[in-house]
Amino acid sequence: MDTPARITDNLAAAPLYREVQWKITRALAAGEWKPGEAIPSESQLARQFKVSIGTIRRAIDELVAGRILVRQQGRGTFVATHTEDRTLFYFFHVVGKDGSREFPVSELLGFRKERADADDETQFGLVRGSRVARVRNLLKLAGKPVVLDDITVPTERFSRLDESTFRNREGTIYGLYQARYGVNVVRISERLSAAHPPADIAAILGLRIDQPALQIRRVAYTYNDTPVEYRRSWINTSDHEYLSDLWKSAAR
Amino acid sequence: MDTPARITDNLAAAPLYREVQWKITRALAAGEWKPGEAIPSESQLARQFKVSIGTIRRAIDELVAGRILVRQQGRGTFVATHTEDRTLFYFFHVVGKDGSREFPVSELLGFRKERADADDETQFGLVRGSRVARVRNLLKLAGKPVVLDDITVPTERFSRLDESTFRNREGTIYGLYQARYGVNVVRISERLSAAHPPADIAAILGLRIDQPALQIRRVAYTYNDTPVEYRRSWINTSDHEYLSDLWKSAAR
DNA sequence: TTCGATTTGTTCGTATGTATT
DNA sequence: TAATACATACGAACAAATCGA
Repeated sequence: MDTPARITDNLAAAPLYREVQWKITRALAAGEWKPGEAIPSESQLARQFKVSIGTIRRAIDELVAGRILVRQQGRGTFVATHTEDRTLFYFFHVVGKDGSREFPVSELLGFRKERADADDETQFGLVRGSRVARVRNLLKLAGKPVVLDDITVPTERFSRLDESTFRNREGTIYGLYQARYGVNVVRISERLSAAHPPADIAAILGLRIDQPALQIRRVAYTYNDTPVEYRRSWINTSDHEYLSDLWKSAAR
Repeated sequence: MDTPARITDNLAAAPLYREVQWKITRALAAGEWKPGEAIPSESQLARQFKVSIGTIRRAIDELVAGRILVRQQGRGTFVATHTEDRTLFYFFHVVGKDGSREFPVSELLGFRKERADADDETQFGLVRGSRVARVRNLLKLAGKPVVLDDITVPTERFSRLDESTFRNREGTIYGLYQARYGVNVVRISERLSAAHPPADIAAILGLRIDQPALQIRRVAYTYNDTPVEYRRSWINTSDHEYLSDLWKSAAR
């Protein structure tokens, strides 16, 4: 086992539709088709890749399920964007205790560039000393502060990222990444715990020092499971909750 | 618009594969095919429903994606069970802060039957005064108490549910529901918040009274989104976290 | 408004490959 | 080995939505 022949076997063993899927994903990662744009039609892709249209559809199916692409009958297939309302709540899980879903209002509280420290290394696996940008962002719901995000992004992917870009953006942060830097967040992984936040954060969220908050460590990924953003959030759960719904879709 | 004809249209407009999917789900809910058993082969179903085998596969696809059915090449398609290790972590989201996944050890702390109270009504929509069973269950990881579950189930679905059945079960609670009462949990919805647990619970979890815990309200559903269990959990997040991963599957 | 071209959605059928028993 | 079952791939035909002439 573990002979070169075997490795070749494994690669060759992948079904055709997965090869096609891989090619499409690679084109997306390369920015060949940009968010909001239509990718070539199924029949065009079929000709281009020299496979049947059914194989193309099979390849696209999973990308649609993963919310990377969006199909529209009669129009085409489009690269998903973060500007649509319905995709927003795929990454934003805070709801009112009465079940209400509300659009958060964002407020930039801080921005600076520095070097990755030991904490970044242990928590997120960043290389110590590499350049990062730190963003502190507050989300308000119904006028009240509910979520405080401390965001860390490696600057190599986000060239010339600065405070005014962040402050003057329209739409969500992931929408900014997407429109301005071509970085498309397609998946997140979050780890939640209960803790007492630092005093400054408690003050921002309007929490007494004896009140706990929900702490979240998030890693956001783009295509091919490449991490692009690290985030530590504190949520005031006096009037709100974190919704983990597995899962809304499909008929069951 | 909005004529009766239009309504009929909408019902008739459902594609064939969705009708088939609905029939399969109905058969599952009726207990026609039981967890662990194989459902009829695709060719048999195709003959039975008088549709092509491709339509059958399309119908089953979504049920497999929803973890209601499991396909095995060369063997058949089976009704998912809660006895398999890999399905366990689909409903159990507590992991070590070092990322370790561990099998919890269960300990029954309390069992009683009573009437649904006002809290059940507001939190879960149960009819006040209906019969319910209350179960208090502790989960230990690495020998230490980490999760305390207060479980409420309406007894109508679980006839002759008693303490010894619960205590002497093998495997998970959902495995018990499935094997003994024919109730197959296929989906859960959870709402998380940070709070100070009641003193008795803090004591069980080994928390000082000034230490917060993660509170979870869970509703578990069987086929057709029918709720079957209500649960309030407290998690000691000193050494563990709640993992929300959207999501592992698919190539991306 | 109508019509036709384009694109995705549904359904069918066939052939072949691969895993299991 | 043979039979069975799911997996992959191809193609055809028609339906439904969209868009512009």
